[in-house]
Amino acid sequence: MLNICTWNVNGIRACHRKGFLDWLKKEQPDLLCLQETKAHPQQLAAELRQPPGYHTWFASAAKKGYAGTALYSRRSPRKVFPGLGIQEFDDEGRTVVADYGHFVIIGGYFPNSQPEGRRLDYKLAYNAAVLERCQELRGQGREVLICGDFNAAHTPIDLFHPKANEKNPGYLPEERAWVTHALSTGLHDIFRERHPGEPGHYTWWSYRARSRDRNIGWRLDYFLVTPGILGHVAQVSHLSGVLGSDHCPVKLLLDL
DNA sequence: CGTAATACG
Repeated sequence: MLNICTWNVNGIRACHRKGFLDWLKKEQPDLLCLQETKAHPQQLAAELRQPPGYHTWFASAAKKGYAGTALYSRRSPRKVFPGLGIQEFDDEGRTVVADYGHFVIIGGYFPNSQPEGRRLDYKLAYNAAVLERCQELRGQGREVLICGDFNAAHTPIDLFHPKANEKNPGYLPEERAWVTHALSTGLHDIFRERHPGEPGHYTWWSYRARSRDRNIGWRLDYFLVTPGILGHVAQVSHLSGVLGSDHCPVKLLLDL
């Protein structure tokens, strides 16, 4: 069984202080895709930069304290690509791609579209680039997992206040439509497929107004998988993570 | 409200 987790840690150093390594030791994911590490590897304590039993790779933003993704892996991938090979996205450390032979995993920190849709074009270009890489790989006969913080809730049941957020970043029609488009290429939103029609399953809660206590949240973190992976999905779940973080980890168990 | 450097989510 393969345990694959994705988690927006909102600052890996802050997450470290809240018990990241205890979580890692308890959960023992085989593969862990992290988003919003907000640090360069040189800024991390050795125990965090490379915990016992793990290989680690970092894709960092040029801007200090901003964005950043990482892959923590107990297994040795065939190859790791710290980026998409597209400068405007790799400069923000948004992607880690790793080839594990029977599948390729793409861990992405999809851009926030910003108020007034200021960065919507950038976001849609990133989304398209991820999907294009996925299609390339599928064209080569590969199975693909796309995971990470999509910064988008797909449908009304994926956030507590759909009506009030129709003009807000993360729930714009264009952002929602892209998820629909991704699914139309044959990718499967495996968490939703296992909880059809069920509201209240969120992965992010605002720090404001004790939103998490009241479960006023959004489902922003996903696993999309190609059809050949579907039959191997044993379980998909939202974990609790560490106390005091705004995103929870999403866990996928694959019988591979 | 929180992270990590004064912007971003």
